[in-house]
Amino acid sequence: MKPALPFREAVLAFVRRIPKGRLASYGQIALMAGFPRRPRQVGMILKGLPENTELPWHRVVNTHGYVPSKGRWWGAQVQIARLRKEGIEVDELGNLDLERYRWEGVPLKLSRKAESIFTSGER
DNA sequence: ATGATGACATCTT
DNA sequence: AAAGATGCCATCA
Repeated sequence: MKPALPFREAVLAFVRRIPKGRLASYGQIALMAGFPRRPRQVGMILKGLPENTELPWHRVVNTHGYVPSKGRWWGAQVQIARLRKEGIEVDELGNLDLERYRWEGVPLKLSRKAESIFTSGER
């Protein structure tokens, strides 16, 4: 069996912190977890979550403001339903108003230039 | 080890 | 604004 990596733990911890009725992007989560270049891995972690998880994974969308793959993904409909349950308006394609519901207090996204600052540890 | 894949993001047309 | 191409990197075959 593989040991639980800190990356995974950090991601899960942040996802759990997303306030109800708010949204965060994959890139945002990866960034806050300390890995600005790994939004896709965030998705992989969420994919591996158990069905009965307490984590609000449905509050994680992409920066374009819609549910991943516009509903082509097998669980997109589930995610959309759960978002609506929290009072977030979402259409059948998974489109939503990210600016309206985004998680307050954290940057929405990061430019490449700003990323280099993060990775190099300089300022 | 190499190549393909993916619940993404950013850049260029 | 919308669509295609490129970049990233862990997981899988």
